[in-house]
Amino acid sequence: MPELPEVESTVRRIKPELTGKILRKITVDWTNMAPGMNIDKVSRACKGACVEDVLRRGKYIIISVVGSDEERHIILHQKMSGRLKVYHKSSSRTVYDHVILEFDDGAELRLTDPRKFGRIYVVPHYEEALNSLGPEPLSKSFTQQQLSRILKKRKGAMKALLLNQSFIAGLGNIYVDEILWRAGIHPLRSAHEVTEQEVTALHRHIKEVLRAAIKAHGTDFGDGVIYGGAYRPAVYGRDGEDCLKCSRKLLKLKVAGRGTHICAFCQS
DNA sequence: CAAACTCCCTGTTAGC
DNA sequence: TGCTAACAGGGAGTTT
Repeated sequence: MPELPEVESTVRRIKPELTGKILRKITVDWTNMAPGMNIDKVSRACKGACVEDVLRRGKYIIISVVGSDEERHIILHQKMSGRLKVYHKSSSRTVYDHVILEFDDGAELRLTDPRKFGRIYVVPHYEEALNSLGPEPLSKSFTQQQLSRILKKRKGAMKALLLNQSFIAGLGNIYVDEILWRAGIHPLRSAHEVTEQEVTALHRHIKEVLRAAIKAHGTDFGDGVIYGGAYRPAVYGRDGEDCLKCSRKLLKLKVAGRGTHICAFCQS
């Protein structure tokens, strides 16, 4: 569930809490969450390294640490059910705390994830590890011309394309539904059939929705504690309720294997 | 190459 | 009411 706005909020929250701290240990109690890694070996190699920066790329969180020998990047992904928060070691852990970064001063970054879908990678260069990601939608370089060019080359459904991280990085189910509703584009529309006028609206709403959601600290998933964001989606989770534009009933369908919320009148 | 499908997981929900 | 089965969902990997 955490998408770009939630991940951005997480990064902004934990960055000041972690910067300057000395890494002591990394533990992972479910090996699939650290694929292809010898976590004990990596933990020993990272011991004593200092957190220099915390940043976001798509839905990934990158913690850059500098040790005596080299620079490393700890990459985390929350997938659907992962929650990331800094605790003090004196607070009790839960059975869902599968990835833990311990620091010298007693602080602990815990990835709490009941479904074990979350991931941790430790790599020398994060750009290389994440090079299959598409552009950052909020960057200046993500232009309408660029968007238009890619859409023309694709015949698949708009929703599937917007969810594809190698196309644009950071969009997920909630915000894609929101963006398509605002732009008046049906999720099943073939990408290359979208008109230039619609591309203009799409480009604008991608930026507007993401900016508004970040400002609200994301969407509240009923989590309460971590994602208490105030963003209120207009279509996601509102099937059966009234469309905020035309007052007709919102529908739910399945597109690209995802629950999809639309207004059949406003989107075509 | 694009696009569709499979798998990983378990809390939640639907169905009996 | 209580149990079981189906489902959701991001993204990597695989197949068409």
